[in-house]
Amino acid sequence: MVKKEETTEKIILQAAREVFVEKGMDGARMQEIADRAKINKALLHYYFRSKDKLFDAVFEEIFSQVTPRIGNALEEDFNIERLLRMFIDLYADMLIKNPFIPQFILSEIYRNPERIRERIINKLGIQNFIPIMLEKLKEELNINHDPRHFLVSVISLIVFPYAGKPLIKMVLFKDDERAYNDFLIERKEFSYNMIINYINTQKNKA
Amino acid sequence: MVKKEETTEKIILQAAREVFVEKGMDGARMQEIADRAKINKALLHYYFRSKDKLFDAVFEEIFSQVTPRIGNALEEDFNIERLLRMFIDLYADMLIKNPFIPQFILSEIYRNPERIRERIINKLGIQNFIPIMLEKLKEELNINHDPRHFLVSVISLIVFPYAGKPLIKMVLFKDDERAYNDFLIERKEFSYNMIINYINTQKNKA
DNA sequence: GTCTATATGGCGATAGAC
DNA sequence: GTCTATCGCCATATAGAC
Repeated sequence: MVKKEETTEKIILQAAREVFVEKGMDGARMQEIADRAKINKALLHYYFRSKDKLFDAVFEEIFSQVTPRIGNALEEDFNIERLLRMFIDLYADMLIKNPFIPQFILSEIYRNPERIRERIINKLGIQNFIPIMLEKLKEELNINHDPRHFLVSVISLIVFPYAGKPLIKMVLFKDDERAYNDFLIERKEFSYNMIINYINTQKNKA
Repeated sequence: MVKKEETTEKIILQAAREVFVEKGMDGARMQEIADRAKINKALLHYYFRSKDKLFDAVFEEIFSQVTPRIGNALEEDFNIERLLRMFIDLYADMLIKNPFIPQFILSEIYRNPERIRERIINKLGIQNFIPIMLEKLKEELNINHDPRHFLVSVISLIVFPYAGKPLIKMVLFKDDERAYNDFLIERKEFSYNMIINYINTQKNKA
């Protein structure tokens, strides 16, 4: 394991990440980022020129974490159970380590879609693999409805418990952080089973 | 149909609602609210004293829309299909009319749980009906896992497509607002079927 | 590269006339 | 109740010494 270099730039990015995640673009303060990085406010501008550009760098870094390539799996033989297993493992594990990501990304896109549109489109290289995936889903699942319903359902089941964490934790878990985290870990298998369940009943209809 | 009174207070609340929903507490500007209400900034303070209190009033109003009583249904005979139908109808219809609500509420709770905790606890009167509901769910569904997994799944399937609207619309619908709205309307039945599907397979296991 | 000091503008809030 | 004018603060950003 290589120890990361502790350059000033890295330290700033880390501090900025924490503050932006917690407060959002509008609520974050350059002073607080500087304090947390234990440097002076002016230095932030020396490295990143503006709050906007600093935020962009942070968003870029965080958004990268949600766009690993599952695209490749599509090129091999398309086995939906295997793909689903991979998909859930990949994202559930990432979310357990970074539970704040959904709310952060969804909020910031909601507040400022313009800023973010370009970099999302680029990152995802969408035009290629999504239509292929949807087509294959439709074949494999033996459904005659829009396969995006299935895809959105899978994502909902995985992601929403993180996006809605503060509210769900409050209402259903009496604000017990520990209990809710255990619940989220359990959920990995629950989601998988629920979806497999759906897939099987669809196949049996044939 | 009774025409609502157009009192100044109502006009302010409406303008504030629009701006807070669009920009969030931190991003909203009193000046913009005043402009949209076509009044002067000072008048906002005359009616609501501070931005904080104005926000609270708006949040209260919006949060009320998600807390209609389904509790009563529990007191009659507990039929899970009927209850689910009611639940989905109630919330799906409300969301089709107010698609911004999930993202607004989740963001603001995420950014400032303290402000909101009390009024949520009060509104929901949680201590009573949720444990009862969970207990009955467990019996009815013939499951041995935590029934909150089921409940969270239902909510996820209904709510996430709204919470994640800007991103999903961008990635899966090429930003076609109309197409996505149609998708959301279709989804009402899709969610219902997916859940009923799950319930039936659980019952058949018995 | 890193700091102190300061410019510049915008924001929430209030005073006070009408 | 509604307005104009203004206060006081705090945020981003820059100038310039070291």
